Amino acid sequence: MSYSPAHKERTRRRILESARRFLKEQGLGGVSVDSLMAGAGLTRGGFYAHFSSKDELVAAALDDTVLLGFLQKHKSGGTPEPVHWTRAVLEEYLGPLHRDQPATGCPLAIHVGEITLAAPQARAVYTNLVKEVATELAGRLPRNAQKTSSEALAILALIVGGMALARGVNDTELSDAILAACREAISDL
Amino acid sequence: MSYSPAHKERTRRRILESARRFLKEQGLGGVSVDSLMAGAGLTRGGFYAHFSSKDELVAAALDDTVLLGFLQKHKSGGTPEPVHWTRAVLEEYLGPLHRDQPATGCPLAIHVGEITLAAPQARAVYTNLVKEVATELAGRLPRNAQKTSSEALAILALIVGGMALARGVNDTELSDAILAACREAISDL
DNA sequence: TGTACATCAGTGAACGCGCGTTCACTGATGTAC
DNA sequence: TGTACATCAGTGAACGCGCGTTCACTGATGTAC
Repeated sequence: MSYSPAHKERTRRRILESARRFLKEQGLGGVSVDSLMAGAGLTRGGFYAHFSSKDELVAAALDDTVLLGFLQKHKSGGTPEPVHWTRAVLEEYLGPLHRDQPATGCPLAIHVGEITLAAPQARAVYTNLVKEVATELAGRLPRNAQKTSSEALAILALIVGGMALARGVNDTELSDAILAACREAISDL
Repeated sequence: MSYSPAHKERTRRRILESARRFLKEQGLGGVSVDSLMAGAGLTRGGFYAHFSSKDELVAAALDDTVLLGFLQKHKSGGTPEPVHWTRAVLEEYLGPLHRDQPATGCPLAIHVGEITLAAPQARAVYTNLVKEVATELAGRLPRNAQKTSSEALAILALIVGGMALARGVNDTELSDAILAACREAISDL
């Protein structure tokens, strides 16, 4: 034997963490294997002991949702969370803190737009994330028959679009106004 | 004299048209000077007689909004358009036809996300588009003091986010559901 | 417990390729006579 | 009206560079004895 399987697994995770960070900071097309391996404290050649291609890594790195984690964070508490708590999560999501920390932010918002042109594997992962988040969100809205799942999708579009717009715009005042407008729209649920 | 100034202007426009198309189809980072010049019926070297760099071209090509054109299309008619007409425009914007024709679609939706990482010139153009569209939209909503401009921003976030999500997702049914959900949210204004 | 060995995660030079940009050129054009 | 000329939009080969991937290697590791 050379190294333990656990050692390899740990390295793989380090590469993935580095990739998630860099991909969010510099976009799906803007990160080189070189830089992301350096970010994990390794050199380029070693990459292919863990992933068969960059496309595979990108798909693997995408599989991580901040929003989903957020929503489920307190789920194990036992009692179902009240609707206003869900609202609070959404408003935190639409906050300037999240906007200014893309490296640890929600990939749904960061990679929207880019994902359309990404490799099929990456799109498939992204699509699943959308479904999971929409389902989780729908389960936390006030129940009005099947309207709930449609509302969840609209809310997702609003928060993802609002965050992406707020990040894209080159004007802090406008960016703040966009986030505030979306928070207000959410509170009128 | 060599060619007439009008000839040069026409060529410049041809390059811009080709660029807009390719940029929308393949993203801000996915288009080569080579391919976009070929799309305009020219070869790479000629590019620099019209633009000083690719960044400059991208910024120039971004300056074009389908939504703004839509909203203003009937403005010269004289009578102010009723609110329900604006709603109809927004619902057409959120339609599958628009989704499936990105090459001629609204750059606000297509380039959201990508624009965060683009060159400063491009971000500035994009920011101005957002401001223009938001203002135009606010002027067409029912007037409730200053809430109107906030509402316009939220609507913009919703339709841009909805279109981007609908395009990003790898599942036609889900994509249709997202668009329908956003249209419904709009009709509840 | 100590040593010799086989494994394979990780190294770093090298590859072929496409990119943005440069540059010496060419040839269609409008002007001067 | 016809011809010689100067201009410069457009050509296409060439450049330097960074990329994803390959590959011969090395050296830290766990195992067998």
